[in-house]
Amino acid sequence: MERFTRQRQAIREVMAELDRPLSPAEVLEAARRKVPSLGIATVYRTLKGLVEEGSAVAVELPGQAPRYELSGKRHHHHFHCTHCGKVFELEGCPGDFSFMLPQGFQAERHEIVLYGRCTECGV
Amino acid sequence: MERFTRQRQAIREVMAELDRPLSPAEVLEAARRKVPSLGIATVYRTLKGLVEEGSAVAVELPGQAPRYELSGKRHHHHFHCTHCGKVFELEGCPGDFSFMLPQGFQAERHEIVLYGRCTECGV
DNA sequence: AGTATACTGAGAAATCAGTATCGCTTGTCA
DNA sequence: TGACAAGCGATACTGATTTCTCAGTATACT
Repeated sequence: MERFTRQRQAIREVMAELDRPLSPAEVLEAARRKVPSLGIATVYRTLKGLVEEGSAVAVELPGQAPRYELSGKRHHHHFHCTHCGKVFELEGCPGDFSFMLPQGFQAERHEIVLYGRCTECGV
Repeated sequence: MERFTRQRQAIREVMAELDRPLSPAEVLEAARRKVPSLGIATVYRTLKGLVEEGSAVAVELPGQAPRYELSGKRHHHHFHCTHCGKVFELEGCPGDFSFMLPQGFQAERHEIVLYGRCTECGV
């Protein structure tokens, strides 16, 4: 991640503009509108580099390959639209799950995923 | 899933006895104590059959291959021990996440995963 | 007990996300 | 501007998981 290339710029822009966790394939599709020749290998390379330098984080959802979002956001969770497949960020968090823990278990972190219809796919 | 075989019995027993979501590899290891010749293909075939007939359900956690647990339990969530890697069932649920939904989004279901140390791995 | 056939185990093959390779391109810096 | 190396795109490869294949085995039914 030393040089400033059209490809990397396009990928960063796409992630900032769409502002939701994107799969490598989604990044490829969106960034190709800016750099049509873009290859999937460059997307993977760049995402990996962004994560290594701390600019992006991987978002893992059950049964799904990792998606990526820009880092620096505060604690949040995700919504997975069961119709269009897009993942969105959610604000807020119930916060305390310790009442669910059996004796002797210690929780360090948690993940919440809501599933349903996003605005565009609403019935 | 028509015949009653030692292999299938062993797999069902293991799932009932351990009573937590098990990966195919975990099922294989545990069931081989009952039927040492058991092969991984039979584990996959049997798990698939159990899911199809409704006796088991797949449990998907972020970044993990599916695990399987017997069905018929009431609404619950899971705890993933970051030390030993085992997954446990948790009772209870905060229930209402609608306050997290943006305008126009509709939630149908949710998943919660807690990460930390289980009793055996506690510090 | 005899028989049809569902089931099994081992290994090959399929799947698929992600990575490595390599010749060509392009950003950076003197 | 020239040169060097980082970066690119295409594609072959990898590794992990799951499914398929097939010859031999075991179950269920008569």
